[in-house]
Amino acid sequence: MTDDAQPAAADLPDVPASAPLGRGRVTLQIIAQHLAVSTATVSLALRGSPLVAEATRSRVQSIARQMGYSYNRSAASLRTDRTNILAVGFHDITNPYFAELLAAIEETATGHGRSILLGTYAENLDRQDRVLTTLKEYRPDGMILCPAAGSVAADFAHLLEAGLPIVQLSREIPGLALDFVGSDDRHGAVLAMEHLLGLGHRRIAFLGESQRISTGRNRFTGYCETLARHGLPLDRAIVHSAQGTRENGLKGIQAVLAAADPPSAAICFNDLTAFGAMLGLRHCGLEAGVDFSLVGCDDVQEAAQWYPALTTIKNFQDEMGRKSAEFLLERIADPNAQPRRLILTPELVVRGSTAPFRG
Amino acid sequence: MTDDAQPAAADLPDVPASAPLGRGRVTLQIIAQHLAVSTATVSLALRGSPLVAEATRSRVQSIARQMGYSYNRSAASLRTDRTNILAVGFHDITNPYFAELLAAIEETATGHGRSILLGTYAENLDRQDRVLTTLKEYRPDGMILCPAAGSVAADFAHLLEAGLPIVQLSREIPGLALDFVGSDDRHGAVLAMEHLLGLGHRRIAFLGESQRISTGRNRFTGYCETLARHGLPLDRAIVHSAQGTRENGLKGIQAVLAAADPPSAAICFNDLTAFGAMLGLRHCGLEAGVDFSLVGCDDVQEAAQWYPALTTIKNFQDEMGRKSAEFLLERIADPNAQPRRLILTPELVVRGSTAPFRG
DNA sequence: CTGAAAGCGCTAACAA
DNA sequence: TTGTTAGCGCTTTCAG
Repeated sequence: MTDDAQPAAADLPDVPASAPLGRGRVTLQIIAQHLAVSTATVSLALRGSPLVAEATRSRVQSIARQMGYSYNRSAASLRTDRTNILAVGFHDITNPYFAELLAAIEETATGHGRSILLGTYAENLDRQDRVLTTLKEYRPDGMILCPAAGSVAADFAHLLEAGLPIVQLSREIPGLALDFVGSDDRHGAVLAMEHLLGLGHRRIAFLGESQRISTGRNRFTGYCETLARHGLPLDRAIVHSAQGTRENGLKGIQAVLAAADPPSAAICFNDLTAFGAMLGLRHCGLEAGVDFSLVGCDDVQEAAQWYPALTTIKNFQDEMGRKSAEFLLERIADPNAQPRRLILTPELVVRGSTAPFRG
Repeated sequence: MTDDAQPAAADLPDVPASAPLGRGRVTLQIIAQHLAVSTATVSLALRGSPLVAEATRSRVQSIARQMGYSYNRSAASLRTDRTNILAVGFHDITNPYFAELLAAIEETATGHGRSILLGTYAENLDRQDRVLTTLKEYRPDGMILCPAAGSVAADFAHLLEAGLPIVQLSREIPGLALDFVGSDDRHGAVLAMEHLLGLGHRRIAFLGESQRISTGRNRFTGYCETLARHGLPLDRAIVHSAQGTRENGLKGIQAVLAAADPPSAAICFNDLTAFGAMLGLRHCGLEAGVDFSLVGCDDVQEAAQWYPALTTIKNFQDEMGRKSAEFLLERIADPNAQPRRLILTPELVVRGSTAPFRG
């Protein structure tokens, strides 16, 4: 709503006739001039400081609105050394597990006046390095990280040295004294195994094994321990090593089914792997929950809707995401506090994809 | 690697004895002093400008690395008025359709040296307004937007007035002369309908109808037009109006099945709705692809893996996401170019959830 | 090829 | 209660 119409700039170039200064946007400076007060007053007024008189505050605020003022966070950040940005580094947001975590983080961040700067790196270490370096250059107040497979502590040294508050989410790098929010993955695998053993299964495959991420190591450990406790052998022929994707679930089940002594059940690294495995079973003329038992891990939204619905280990992505953001906010507030670890206890959700063993 | 050890600050407060200036981070200034050159030279050198001698360039770069220098993008942005940030506003990234779009955008952005600032608003107009205002304050170079249901052109006026380059993705607000990347949704619905009609179905429901988003209007139009072209009546009793979620698919199918003259098939606003509907069918003792035919829309990753696999309309999220980012980059490069529209042609993917009508 | 100097828009002392 | 001033870290003329 500018009162004066824009005069057609005749023959002049697009530099305004009046003052060639500035970028044409309305700044604190402009508002201050307009009101014949100082920029300091405008700054304080806009932020609702009690230091300025109520009258000036409302006068400033209404003028600012009229003039279409927009706060410049780059400028403020330069001055205050805070950006209100939370950086998030994930490997793949197409994976519903990470999408659910991200949604919870975003929700929590927004609720606390923070915004999310996102970077992904597809389990690629070089790319992770580039992405994290770039994210850091935006000077986020903190960072939530789910490290790519094979990461080592040294990969994050430059972030720590810069004093950037970081919380690790879901996956953990050994030897990094950082806040961590995750699940008791070993326990989750034990729950899955005990469920299958209780149903009478003795040949149980593991699909999506990987030693390059903590969740992989812990889940596999739970698997091995439970086998041992029940006096069952660990048979590498029915362990399929791969990243936890839909495609690998399909390949994995076919691989273990081809073993000399095939399994009657499988636990999967995650739900995606289990979904792929279900498909693979059908290719082999088998049906989960009838001829074969399948347990997933995470309980992503679609797990409950599959047919058969997937028996899985619930990992509370919503709470994990929320908590990781809260941890980060607290870490930012108190950089010197002791690092904290929150390990949520997973729960078994029994649905249709598992059934009693039948010779 | 600082040579001099930090002397214990005896009785002094935590202000360093030497110089109370700066924030302790290494800046261009610091590097310049260290090398006895000007900050201008350092700046140029770090960016590999041909203006500086090869020798100084490498000297500066290696020192910068040694000192652990990190480029401060807030500072650069303030100066250059560019952030290399692309803002993305979506309503829900837990929906795989949007997650897939976002992944493609992020990939493209990163490939062009840009980062993604993410905001979500859950189809909530107030929240959309707050989120977009905040995103704008970070001065992104541009914005990719999928407007919340019920948005009107006025909601985005402040962004346009600020001259912020915007491309609309997937959904479109009438009366906004902005770049747009989307699908020919009307045509998609026609494909779905012709498929079902070709299978002999005559009573075909529509699940997830909504007039508050362009995709909803267009898909429903395709549905209505095809009915009309075949001389079939539009029966509101088998049209279920709701947002396209898993839950609403379940409710929707139950609602239309309860009609006096129930349908033998349904087309769904999106795949999520179809997934819910499949579940709902089972609750009613029906099976998609046998007793009932179901067509989804989008072809998200899980669609191919469901049982039965979902017949759906492929919408090429990957290309849409990529193209929207490319459009934005080009729009940023040339703000005055004519707005462009890219409407991808969807394709029918026939899978197991549809079957010939049987009285 | 390099340096000096100004300034982007904001906030935080400190004075008045 | 408000104004003055300096400066965050960078880039960009303009001189040399």
